[in-house]
Formats: sequence, C-alpha cells, structure tokens
Amino acid sequence: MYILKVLVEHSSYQLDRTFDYLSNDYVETGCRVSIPFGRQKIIGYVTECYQTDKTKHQLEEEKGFRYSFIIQIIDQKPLLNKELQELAKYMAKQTLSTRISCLQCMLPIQLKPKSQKTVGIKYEKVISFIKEIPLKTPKQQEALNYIKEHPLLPVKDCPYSLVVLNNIEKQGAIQIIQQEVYRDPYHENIQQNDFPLTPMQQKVVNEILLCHDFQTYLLHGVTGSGKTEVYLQLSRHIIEQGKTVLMMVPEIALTPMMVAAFKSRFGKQVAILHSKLSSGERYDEYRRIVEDEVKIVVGARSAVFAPLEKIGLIIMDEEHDASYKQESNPRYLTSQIARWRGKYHECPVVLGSATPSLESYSRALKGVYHLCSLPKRINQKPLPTIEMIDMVEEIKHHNYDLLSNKMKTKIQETLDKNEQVMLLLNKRGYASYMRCLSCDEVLKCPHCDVSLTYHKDSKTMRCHYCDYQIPFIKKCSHCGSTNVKLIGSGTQKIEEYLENNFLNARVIRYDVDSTRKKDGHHELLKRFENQEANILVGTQMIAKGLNFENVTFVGVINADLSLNIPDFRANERTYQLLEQVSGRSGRGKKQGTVMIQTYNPDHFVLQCVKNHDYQMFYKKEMEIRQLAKYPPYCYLISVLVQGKKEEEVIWNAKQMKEYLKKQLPHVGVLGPAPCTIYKMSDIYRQRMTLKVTKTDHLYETLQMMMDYYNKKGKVNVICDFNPYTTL
DNA sequence: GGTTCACTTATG
DNA sequence: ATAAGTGAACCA
Repeated sequence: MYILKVLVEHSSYQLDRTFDYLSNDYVETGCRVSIPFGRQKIIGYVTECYQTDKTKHQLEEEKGFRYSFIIQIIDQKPLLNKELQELAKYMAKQTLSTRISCLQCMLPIQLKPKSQKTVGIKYEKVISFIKEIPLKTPKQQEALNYIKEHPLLPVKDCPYSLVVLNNIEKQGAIQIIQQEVYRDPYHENIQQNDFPLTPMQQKVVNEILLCHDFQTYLLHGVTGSGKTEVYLQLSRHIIEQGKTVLMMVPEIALTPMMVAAFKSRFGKQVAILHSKLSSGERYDEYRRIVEDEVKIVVGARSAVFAPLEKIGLIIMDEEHDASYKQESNPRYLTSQIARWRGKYHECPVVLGSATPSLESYSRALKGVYHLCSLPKRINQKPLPTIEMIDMVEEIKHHNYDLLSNKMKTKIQETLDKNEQVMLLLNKRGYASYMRCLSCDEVLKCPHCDVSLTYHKDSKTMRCHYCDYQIPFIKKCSHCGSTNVKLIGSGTQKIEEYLENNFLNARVIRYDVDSTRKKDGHHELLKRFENQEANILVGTQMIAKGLNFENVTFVGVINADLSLNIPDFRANERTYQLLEQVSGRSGRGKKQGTVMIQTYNPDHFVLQCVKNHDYQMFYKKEMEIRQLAKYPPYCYLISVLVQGKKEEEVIWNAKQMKEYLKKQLPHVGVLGPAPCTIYKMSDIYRQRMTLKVTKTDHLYETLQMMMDYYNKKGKVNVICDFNPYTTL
C-alpha cells in the first residue's frame, strides 16, 4: 500500500497544504488523482508517494485522523515534469501564493480542473499501406504504387478519387485510418535563410555561444540594430547542439513580426504559445512540446513554463516590457522565472532591449548581468533625427488644433513622396492631474514625487502612494495663477481628423478595438505593409517590434501624458515608449525623421530621447530614484487589503502596518491608502507599499501575516512583489 | 416548534 | 473552496 501526499484543486490559503491519501498502486508525483474530500469528490495533485507496511487502521491510530483511498488515478504520465514541480515550489515561496495556483498556472487551461472546455482532438483520414496484391484495374495498381511511395498520405492530398481508394481498401491492400492531427495556427511556411551578421552582431553571438553555464546577458541594442537576427542565429546554433530554445516576447499579438521570423526560419520546429490561439490550437501546440516534436517555443509571458526539456538558451525580448509581470494570482516576474530555469538547465539567459529597465541596467553595471551592446543600426543607417515641437508656442500662435503646423506640413510632404507615416497617440494616464497653464507646473505630492490625482467624489487632489491629500482649489501652488486645468485622457477622433485634413490619406487605426478579432492585427499590418494605407495611427501598440521599410516619418501627438501618471516609473515608461516609437522611422534605405509634440520640450526625458542618449537618461533617472528611494535602490512590495466593510479594512490595514513596522524595522511602510479603485464590486481596498532593502525575515514575516489575516477571514491580503501597476 | 440566516468548522 | 453544523432571531 502507498501513502500519497496530495494538494487539492482549490486555491485557498486554508487548503495550502497536502492531505494524505491511500492507494493500492504507485502513483508518480505530478499526476492528478480523483479523491474524496469532505463530502465532495475533487481533483488533487500528487506531490509525494511512498510505500507503507502498516494497515489503514494502524495509520489512523498513529496519526489521529481518518485516511481515505483515492478514487481514481487520472494521469498515467505526470502532467508536469520534475523541473516544473520544483519551480512551482520556488514560485509559491517567492510570490506568497498557494502551491496549487502555481501548478495550475503552468498548465494550458484545458487541463485545469475547473475547465469545462474539453478540446476535441482533431482527426484526419490517412492511407496506410498494408500489402502488395494483384488488383482489378490498372488505375488501382497505379494508385497503390503511389501510396507505397507516400506513407501515411492524408486522403485529401491523394490524387486518386475516394472511389478508387475504397475499392483498393475492400481488396485489403490498404487501410484508411483515422489519425490525430495538430492544428497549425500559422500556415505560412516560407523558408528563409540567415542574413549575414555585422561584426558587432557576430561578436555578441560568439560571446553568448561560449557560455555553457548559467549567466544572464543584457543585450542593449538600439532600435534597428538587428537584435532579432542575433536571436535567430543563436537559436540555430543551440538547436544544432541538440538543445532547445525558449524565446519570450511581450504580449504576442503585438509582435507578429518576431513570430513570423521564427516560423519562416525554423518552420515546424517552432511552437507558438499565446492568448489569441483558439483553445484547440493552444492545446495542440502544448502537446507538440510535451511530445518533444518542437525545438523552439516562441511565446508570451505564460510560455516561460513551456515544458521543454534540455533548454540551451532562454531569450526575453523587450525585457523592460510591463506585460512580463503577471498581475493576477501568482504574481510572478517572468525574468525571475526565466533565470530560475536558466540556472536549472545551466544555460545562458538573454534579456534584450533598446531601452532596458533601470533594474536590469543597474544589475548589468554592477556585474550581476553581463552587458552586451549593439550601439549602431545595421548597414550604418543613422538613427532618425528627432524634433521637439513646443505646443505652448502653438497655442500662443492660436493653433488649438491636435496637430502643430510643422507636423501637418511634414505629414503632407511624406505622403506626397509616397512614403508612409506612423502616428502615436499616447493614451496612457487614465486619471486626471492638474496643470498650470501659466507656469506649466503639475501639482505633485510633496512626499512621493508623483502627480496628485483628482478625486471627483471628494473634490480632492490625492496621492495614490501615501494618501497625502489637499482639497481641490483652482489655483496653482507654484505661481498662484488661477489659470489651471485638469487634464485627462481626451478621446480623439484622430482617424477621422486625418482623413479630413490630408489629401490622399488612407488611414489604418491600430489599437485594441481594431485588432480585437483573431488575426485582426496581422491583417491590418499586412495591408499597411502592402502600401494599401499610408498612415498608421495607434496607441503604444505600434511602438514595438514593427519593421516597415517605407515609414520615414513618425509623429508623437501628445508626449507628456505619460509623464504625469502617478507612478514612479512614469519617466522610464515615457522614455521607453518614445525611444521605441522613434525607432520605427527610417528602417529602410531612406533617412527617417521624428516629431514629438509636447508641452515640456525641456524635460530631461524628452531631451534624452531627442539625443538617443540612454546613458544620460539612466544617470538622471537613477539620481531621482535614489533621492526618492525607489527601485533599483530598493524592492517594492504592494500589500493589498480588501474586505466587505470599509472600517474593518482600514482598521486591519493599520494593524498590519504596526505589525510590519515592529517585525521589520528596516522596511519602509507607506500608507495604508485607498487604492485607485478604492471600491470594487462592493469590496473595499486599501494598499500599503513596502520599500525593502534587506530581505531578512521578509518572506516569513509576510507569510505569517497573510496566514493570520487570511485564515481569520474578515479581510483578504494579497502581496505583490515588484508591482508594475498601482493596484 | 419550525424556519431562516449568519457564522464557524472541518476536510486525510 | 465548499458543505455541513451551530445557534440566535424571528414568526405564528
């Protein structure tokens, strides 16, 4: 008889431990079993299995609880291999989430217990050759010879009619059988050869290939420096060594070009994992990986759990991208998971970006990561020239239009030359902030260096970090002028505007709405690539990874909006966005230009963008981070306290703060303050922000606090390590 | 006495 | 997470 330690399917802190069951058969860890639990029948994951000589009765006497036998073993083979089981343990500890939620987030939804979605396995009729026998007609004989040449030929691809095939089958020479087929989400299969590398690219490739150990590389390459080609050729070398490659990209719908590049180089050896695949497609891709039919996995965040064996290289493109942070349940940071797997497989991890996150860049400078640079565009193409356009000046000249006169002229010129235009509408920053129209100051929190946001219900300006608040007064605190304005995200009808204001403008709008349907993005981009349109207008989605040779002008309509988001990363995000979008210009033979409209042309972020000077940006922004004690000078942890009764939530949150201050004297605790959305479906939410420099006792203390409050049940506590959005 | 509802308890 | 058990509140 065997004793099994089982995690039950429900993700709850009260059930975040194993339960003991009995089985007559040995069950491998990682398999699911069906078990009685209380009065229910549920699914559990086996984490341990060992033999015992004792009887059920003896065990019960000894342990003081009743044992049950499992009802059924569900999987013959473990769903997750040893590596991923280990990883789940690590992740649960790092994110303070339940072990079961970590296991579940690694599986495709179809295999998660609650999922009602059962995937129909797709079958196809194929012809299997059995034996050579004399046939009735020459046509049949001819067909049989053909079938002999083409083993397991799909019926639909056979040049002979079904009637002929049926006749041959009746005589017993062949058999038509049902065979499982995989749905292929990307049908195009054009093989393409590698491009020759520049000496700089070659140097990076050589350096990384020399590494046969775990090491994190930060590949800092300016836009258009050919990072993709480096990834492709590294991958080629790794799979030639018989190993596999994990290629991570930001939310994949936004980077169709990277996917296309891998597909066209490596064809069927690539599996694609992302959210826009249909349930069946995703399941098939997952199975292809499990069955070891795939050498490279290209995918977004959740692909970091791809069940690849023998990983020889892990790449994270656009390393700084916010979509790498999971914002629900196990709130993991993809780079952390990737590096854990790199350590496990003893292979290099490459983080690539034109605009690395400050956290990564500072690690590279400290020597924790190994820095590789591609400072030049390929083929010696210069970076585009950038011009700042002062919108305050435009207003002085009574131009209240969306576009400055200069930009209008430039757009028309570009269209006249039959070249293409990309326009970025920076729509970030949903909350309103206050700007003085006389001195251009934005009202900021005196403690947190973020702008205050307007709260309509209480008519106050409040800080979302520390809850500092002042009543809303229509007066500038800096110069005293009453000429102030609340600025929010105005929804512009820019597509219409462009069509009405420019001759021969053919506009494609590329945003969440216009690309919602499957392959929507792909289709729109194809049309733009084929010159069916000459203006592509969109939100941040157009900033990343697009490569159109005929785009020679990029315009940014409102650069500052994202500078005033109440988030310590506002400068960094703005720099990244503007640098990335600028890089879309002049990727072909012709020189590109960029114009950026702003109310703050002298702001250091915009000046650094103008000069393509990442180092300067890094230096200045690091000074700010150091003064305000923000990452990379500390780790942030966001502690969310939520519950049905507002007073209870506030009271408990304050109590937690006292506890934390006592237990962790070296940790700074900001708040508690109400969340941006302080009430969500009748649940009140308060947030504290912890600034951590030393992690001594940190996990244990937080774990104890969460256990205590979550088991009490009055309020619910969630910890978010390295938060990217202010909840 | 019977029904309802909030709250507690245990799950192997 | 979820179902069952507990006891107080309410009603006729």
